Amino acid sequence: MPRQARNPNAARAAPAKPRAAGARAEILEAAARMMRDRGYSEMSLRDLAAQVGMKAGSLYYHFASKEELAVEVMRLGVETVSDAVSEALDAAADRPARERLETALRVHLHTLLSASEFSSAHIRCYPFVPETVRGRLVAVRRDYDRLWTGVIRDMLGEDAAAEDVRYLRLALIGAMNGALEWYSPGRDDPEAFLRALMRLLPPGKG
Amino acid sequence: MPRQARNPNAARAAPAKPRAAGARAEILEAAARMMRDRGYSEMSLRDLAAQVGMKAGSLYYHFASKEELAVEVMRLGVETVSDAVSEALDAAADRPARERLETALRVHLHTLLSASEFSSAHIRCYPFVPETVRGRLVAVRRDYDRLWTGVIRDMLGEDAAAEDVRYLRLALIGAMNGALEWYSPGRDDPEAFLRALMRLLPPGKG
DNA sequence: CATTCAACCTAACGTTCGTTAGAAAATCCG
DNA sequence: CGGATTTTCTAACGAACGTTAGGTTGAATG
Repeated sequence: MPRQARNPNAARAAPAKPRAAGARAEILEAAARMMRDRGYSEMSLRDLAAQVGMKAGSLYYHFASKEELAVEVMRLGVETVSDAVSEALDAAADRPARERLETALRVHLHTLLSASEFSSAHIRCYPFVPETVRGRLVAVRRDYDRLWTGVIRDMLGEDAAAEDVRYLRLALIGAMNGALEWYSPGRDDPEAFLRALMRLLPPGKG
Repeated sequence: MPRQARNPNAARAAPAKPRAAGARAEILEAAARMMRDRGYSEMSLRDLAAQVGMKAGSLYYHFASKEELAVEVMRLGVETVSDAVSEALDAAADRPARERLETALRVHLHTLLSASEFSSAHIRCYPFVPETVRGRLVAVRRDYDRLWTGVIRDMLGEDAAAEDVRYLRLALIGAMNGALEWYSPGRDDPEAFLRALMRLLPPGKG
C-alpha cells in the first residue's frame, strides 16, 4: 500500500520549521477525532499513526508523549470554542444581554456538534484524562468560564448573587455539553433544542 | 500477609449460592467506585481484585468477563436511580406536576452525588464503554427516560409538542449529570443548585 | 472420617501498549 | 551533484492488560 497523500495546500511561509507543521496538524486532527469517538486511553498511537500514513514511532518526532499530544488537542478544543464565542459576543456587543446569551449558547452548541472535533474531544475526554493533562488545561478552561460568567451576570443583573450566576452557568453548560451524548444529526435540530433552552430563561435586564 | 477479612454481616438466607453473594457484592461496589473515579478501561482487574483482597483470576469465579462486570455495575446504577425517582414520584402522586418534577430532580441529583456510586459510575462511564456493554443497557435506560418524559409532559400540559418534552428532558438531565464534573462537597450545595434550576422552569399546568 | 464442592490462588499465555535508539529515506541548500 | 538536515521507519524493550487452566484450601455434607 502506498503512503497517504500529504495535504498540498498548507502554509508555506514558515522558514523555521518548514514542513513538520502540516504533518503535525494532520496528526492533531486525527487524534481529536479518535479521542472524541473512542476516548483517550482507547486511542492507540499505532492506530493514530496509521490514520495519517505513519508508524507509531514517527509520532514522537512531532510530540514528546501521548499526554503532550492530548494536551495540545484539548487546548485547541477550548481555544476554538472560546474564540468563536468571544468573537460572536463582540459582534453582538450592543445587543440586549438575553440575546447575547442566546448567541453564546448557539455558537457553543454549534462548535461542539458540528464545527470542531477538538472541542468535542475536549468535553468528552476531560473527565478521565490523566491528572497531569487536566492540570495543564485549568488556565484556558478558567478563561472560558469567565466569558460565561460575564454574559450571565449581565443578564441576571449586577446585583445577582455570585452563587446564582455560577449555578446558572453550570446548568446551561451542562445542558449543552450533554448534547454530545444524544445528538443525532438526522433526528435532532440544534436550533429547536436552543429554543427549548431559551424558553427557560428569564426576560433579562439588558 | 494474611487475607483481608470478609464482611461478616451478610445475608445468610440464600441456600442456593451460599457465600459467593457477599464477595460478589463487594466486588461490584469496589468496581463501581473504580469506574466512577478512573473510568472503565483504566480500571485494572488486578487493582480491583486487590481492593477486595483477591487475585485477578479469582474475579472470574464471580463474573464471566470484565464487560459482564461493567454491565452489572451500570445496570445497578440505572436501577438504583430509577427506583429512587419512581418511588419518590409515587409518594408525591397527588402533588402538582411542577412539584413532582422538582422532587424527581432532587432525588436524581442526590443519588448521583451522594447516594450511589453505581449511578455515578454509569453516567460517567457510559459514553466510552464498549458498545456491547452499551447495547445491554438500552432497555433500562429507556425505561428511566420514560419516567422523565411522563413528569415533564405532565408539567408542560397534554398538548405540549413531543419535541419540546424531549428537549426539556435532555436539557434537565444534562444539567444534572454535568454536576458530576464540578460538584465539590465542601464548596457546593445541591439544594442551591436545584433552586437555581427550578427558577428556570415555567409555573406548570397541574 | 471421607467426599464433595464452593472459593480462591498460582502461573502463565498471548496481546497490546507507550516509548526509544538508531538506521534509512526524503528533502532542502549551496 | 553533494552534503546537511528534516522526517520517517525498523525493531525492539519492558510493562501491563484480560483471560485461562489447573492446583490448593477450607468448610459443609453424608
